Amino acid sequence: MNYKDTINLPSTPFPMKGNLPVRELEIQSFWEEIDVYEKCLNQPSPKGDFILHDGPPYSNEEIHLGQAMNKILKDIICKYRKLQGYRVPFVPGWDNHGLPIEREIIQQFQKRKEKPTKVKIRESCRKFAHNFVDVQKQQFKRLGVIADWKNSYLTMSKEYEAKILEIFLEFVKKGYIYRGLRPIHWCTTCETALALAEIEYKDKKSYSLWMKFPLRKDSKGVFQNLNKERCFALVWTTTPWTIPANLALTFHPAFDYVIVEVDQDYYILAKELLKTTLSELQIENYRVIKELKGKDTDGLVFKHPIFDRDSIAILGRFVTLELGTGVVHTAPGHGRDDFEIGIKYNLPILSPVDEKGIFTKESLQFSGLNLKDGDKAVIEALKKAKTLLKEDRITHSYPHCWRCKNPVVFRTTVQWFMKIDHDRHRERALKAIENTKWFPSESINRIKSFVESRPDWCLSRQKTWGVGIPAFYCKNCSEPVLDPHLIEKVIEILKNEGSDAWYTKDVSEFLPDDFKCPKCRSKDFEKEKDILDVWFDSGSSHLAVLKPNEIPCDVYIEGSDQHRGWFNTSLMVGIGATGKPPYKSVITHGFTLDEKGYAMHKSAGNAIPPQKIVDKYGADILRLWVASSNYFVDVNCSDEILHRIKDAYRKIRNTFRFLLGNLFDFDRKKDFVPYKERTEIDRWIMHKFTLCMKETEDAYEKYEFYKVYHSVYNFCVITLSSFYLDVSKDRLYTYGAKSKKRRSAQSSMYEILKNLAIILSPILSHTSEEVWKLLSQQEESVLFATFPKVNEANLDYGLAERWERLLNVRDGVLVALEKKRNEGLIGNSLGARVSLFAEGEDLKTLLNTYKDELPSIFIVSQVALLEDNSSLSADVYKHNDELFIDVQKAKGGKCERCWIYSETVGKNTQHPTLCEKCCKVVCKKG
RNA sequence: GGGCCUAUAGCUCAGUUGGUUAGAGCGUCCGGCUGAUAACCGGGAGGUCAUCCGUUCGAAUCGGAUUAGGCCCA
Repeated sequence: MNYKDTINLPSTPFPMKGNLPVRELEIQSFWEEIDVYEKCLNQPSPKGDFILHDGPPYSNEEIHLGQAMNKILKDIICKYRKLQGYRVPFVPGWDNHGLPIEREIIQQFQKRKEKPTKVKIRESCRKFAHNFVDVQKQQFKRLGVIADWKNSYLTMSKEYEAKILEIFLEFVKKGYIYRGLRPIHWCTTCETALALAEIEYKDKKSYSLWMKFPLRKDSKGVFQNLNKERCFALVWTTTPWTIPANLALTFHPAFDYVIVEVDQDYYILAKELLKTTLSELQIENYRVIKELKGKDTDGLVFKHPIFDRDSIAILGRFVTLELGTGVVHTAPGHGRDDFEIGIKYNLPILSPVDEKGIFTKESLQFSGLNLKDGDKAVIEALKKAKTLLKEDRITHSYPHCWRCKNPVVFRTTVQWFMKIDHDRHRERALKAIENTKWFPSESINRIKSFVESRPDWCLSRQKTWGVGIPAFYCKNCSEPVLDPHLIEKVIEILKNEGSDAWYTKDVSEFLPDDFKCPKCRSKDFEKEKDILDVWFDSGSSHLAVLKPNEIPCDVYIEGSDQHRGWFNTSLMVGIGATGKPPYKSVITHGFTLDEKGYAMHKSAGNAIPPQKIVDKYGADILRLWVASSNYFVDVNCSDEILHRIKDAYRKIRNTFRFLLGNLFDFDRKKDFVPYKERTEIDRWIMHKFTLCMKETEDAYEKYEFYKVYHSVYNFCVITLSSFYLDVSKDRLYTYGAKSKKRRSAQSSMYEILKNLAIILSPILSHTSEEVWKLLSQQEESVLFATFPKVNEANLDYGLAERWERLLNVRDGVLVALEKKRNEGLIGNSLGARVSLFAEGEDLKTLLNTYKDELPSIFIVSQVALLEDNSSLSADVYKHNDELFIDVQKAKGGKCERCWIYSETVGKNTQHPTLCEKCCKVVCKKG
């Protein structure tokens, strides 16, 4: 008789190899078929709604690993909340307008030597954006992200664009919007403003001028009693054309300065730059008269080196000791630092250069010159005024226009602003920040410090791909008109035709027939050319996408760069437009780094495209990687890490497979053994699993998915695979198929498998679904299941404590067995007989209590408990100073069926190769 | 240069209010099994807790500095 046929070996169609790249597609089309997203929404939701508002990625390239991680995290959160009984609408979106796409499109036109109109550019941008929305959508879907893909939002859609303007209108009505000055990079060749991203740094040959600014006033006696006529500040610059706009000289308050005497002239400059400066000026004979701190220069007034005008001494921390004299020529109209400090000191913002780079009337004698001629004229004027000490040339890194490659200049321009301190706006925003839950909690520092000190929001951009600012200018007197009634009309038109209408329609179509300039009564107008900052687009998303009752929503989750970005702009827009914050809690995740801890960049060549991971290993591997990482800080990804994750996945998958295999003949309706009737070990495993469930729920609640991963993974590896399942094999395989002890094990295994599948479904969605199908559950998808409730009745701490001690004994037995295995005494542990002698009474009692279970717990054939130590062998293994473990060969013959050695083998004449236990099983069957 | 953050075995993570010899799993090495089999089980080796200084009877843990890395500014 072939006894192998009489044992209950595991059997399952769930394959060991996942073949995820193929299988996942099948599961995803199943989800699509049943419209799993829609069905989820229609299920009972006892806990109400949970709203995660999706931060829109930019639609200009394939998704990168960080975006994949971001979307997977969102998906995990949504799926978890769904399992908990929430209704979870999740509307993904895309950010479409903006510079990168516009720049890409303009480059394409340039290559074809075409000069497109604005309308044409916008058309191409729109097409480009649409294309990448489609590409990214497919890529996100391939990750297994379940969302409202059919109704995703686009910031370039008509509805969204109209909403942006409605919010802008609200700001206008409430008095947030004003016209103000702002220094920007400007290309005089292209006659356009340049964003930071449009600037390329390269070497440029510039002038290098040393000048002296004569002293005019010295109220605090810095120069003491020196001859005032011969006192000067020593100043260096590389941009002569900015001299006409000079209004101040900046000293660093903390630096040391000196006054030196040279040929009876007295110069003030930074101490540290004294030697290099004087050697540059070829001055050998000098004498240091005095040392002072930069802050002591306050109150000095110098004379402009050309004009009869003051140039006052001010203090600024942007002064460096790298080049120059430590006394910085300051023209508030021609530099970012200069501007900021100019505002601080209430200086006029003088910017006497027009868009073509021609000096204006404000530059007095230089009026009408271009910058190149202006440079020369300024130098001549300096020479004439005898304030030029040296003229030279240097080559240095200088910003150039990305398009025409010419050097750019700094100009001060008039822009549209949102006033941050209007109507206690900043204060209210800060209060909202305090009331928001931040994960991790330290992340509040970043947004708080930013909002506390942020300047007014410059809302206008001199660009094309975006939402036009609905303002008008009087052609006669240049008066800007920002009228709520006019804006309303613009919105009306744009709602139907989209924001392109602003560009295609004539200005008259937006204005009432009799509209006159409020200032000069002229009837001639032109449209504003500037667009809104695209951060205003995305900052409006919660108002454009969510229903009013969904605001503030439950959670935002984005990368840590968004403190300054989307978290900030959304808050500014939300508080400004509605007074309500956009979110109740905000989670931030780190960036993806390579194996060395460096940031992943396409250009650095160390980026791992998520598509590659998905194609090679499957989305569940990528998802498991996301779940395994502590994403509150930066996360590493590399081939090795992915390999480890793949190994971990295999282990989990095989655990699932083994559980499924052993449930092949288990009908939960007929065969289920209630908890209280199960054997001890089957109750013990429920205790352990219940603890695991508690841990995972707690971790999910705190969005600490890596703790879910570790908890489940360790449960599978340590508790299940290497102990419980290993030990249970004999019972599962060799006991009567319908025996209560076997059904008892199966009942625990069934509960564990089912709930593990649910617990892991937010992470290993595809694999869980695959398991779910084989478990033939009522719900057609695991995503419709309910997160398992922790059943306190399944916790038995007394039992757990006893088994903890038994496991400890087991550890000792395993070491003792290994020693004997290495000596060649045994191979398989079933070949062993273990004799135990415990010194402590407690341990002795415990072992006696579990006498019958010990062989199966150790997976050996026999266990003897000794009353004294007289029969112990010389090389007995001592464990924990209280237990002697002796290993001998098992007695009796090996049962052909269960492989356990027993002295009962051979006693039965019908089945001479079987042990007593197996005889019973086989006879009952036969 | 400024703000915020990170640093524990090759990898992912533990390490409670400072308290013995810093833990787990994976990987690696060695071995077993061949009834989870491109699986499964066991055992061993692996760490100056980034570095330095300090507080303390005692520091991975508290404080300071430095280094490396990240994000955001300048």
